[in-house]
Amino acid sequence: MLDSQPDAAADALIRGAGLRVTATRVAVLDALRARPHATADDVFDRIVGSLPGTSKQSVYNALGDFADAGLARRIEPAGHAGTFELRVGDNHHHVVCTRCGRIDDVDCVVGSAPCLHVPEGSGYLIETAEVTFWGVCSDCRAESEAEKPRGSR
Amino acid sequence: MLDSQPDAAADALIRGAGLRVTATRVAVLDALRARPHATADDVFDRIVGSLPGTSKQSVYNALGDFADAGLARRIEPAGHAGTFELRVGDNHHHVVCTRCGRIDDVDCVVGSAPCLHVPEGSGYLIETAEVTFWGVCSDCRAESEAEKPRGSR
DNA sequence: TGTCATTTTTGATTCACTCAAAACTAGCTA
DNA sequence: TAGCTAGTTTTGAGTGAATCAAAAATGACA
Repeated sequence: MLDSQPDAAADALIRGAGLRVTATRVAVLDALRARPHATADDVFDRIVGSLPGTSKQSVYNALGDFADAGLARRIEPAGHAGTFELRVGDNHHHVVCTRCGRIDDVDCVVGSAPCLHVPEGSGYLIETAEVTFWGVCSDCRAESEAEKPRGSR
Repeated sequence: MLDSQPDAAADALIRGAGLRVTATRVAVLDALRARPHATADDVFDRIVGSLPGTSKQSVYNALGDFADAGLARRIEPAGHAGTFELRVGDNHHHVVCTRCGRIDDVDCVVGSAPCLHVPEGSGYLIETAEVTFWGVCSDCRAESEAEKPRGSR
């Protein structure tokens, strides 16, 4: 945990993406590893402690650069801030909790490309398909159970 | 087309949803019929002409009320402003043009609930599934063809 | 070690939207 | 048909998320 051990893995990842290795970027990458679905704010909050003086703008920059470089993916569930994840390159989708906003991954159920073929004649040349599930996570379910413990409904 | 003909259909729809019938709401409903995927701004722009003095806030109110009443649905493709449509109650999805932002409906391909079952053990109680396709619409394709007419690949 | 393009910082600005109080009005009731 | 009142609209301020741009700092190469 000494800062003389500069996290070779992060280093290689960033450099491999064609980006310069900077303290901000390494920290942002770490934050994304610690929290696989994080907003710019989440990342910033996690970083300021260890890297005082970092600006939110830098976090936006780093996240944007990662996304451009294909190192991270940006998703944006309706009503939520843009959220970043490091898991890229595979076809997976997301579940969003309608109560607490928590996001989790959902592996693609039906092979690599599920029922996601657009009917012919749409005129569109489809590039990607995105599936978002909305529901209530187990924590929030447990919580609402606890609130009405009467055998009610 | 006389304004003494107050659009009985819109009237009934709004009233039927338990909302008071007002000029703003009728106009907003009309705008949504004319443009099946419209943002608050789109609606406002279309309305101000015939209903000067209308505020954008009123449009937000009307659209929000429609959505709450189940008269309209709000969708929000990543990077786009909230968009409203009157087509509700059926399971359909959307294609968004990555060039011009145009949105079109996509009928649900595989019956009423496609491959949209989340793997067991996710812990989530799923309420809805949302599919968004991203691609290039025919207009934008035609346009980019026109730009590089050389048989250039 | 110096150089220079890439990054970060700082600060202003935008956009989509929400909040809240005051003014207005649809539609029920007497 | 006038009056009442809850539901709407208006006005204006305020928010969060994100972008833009210019100046200062720094990584990585020669």
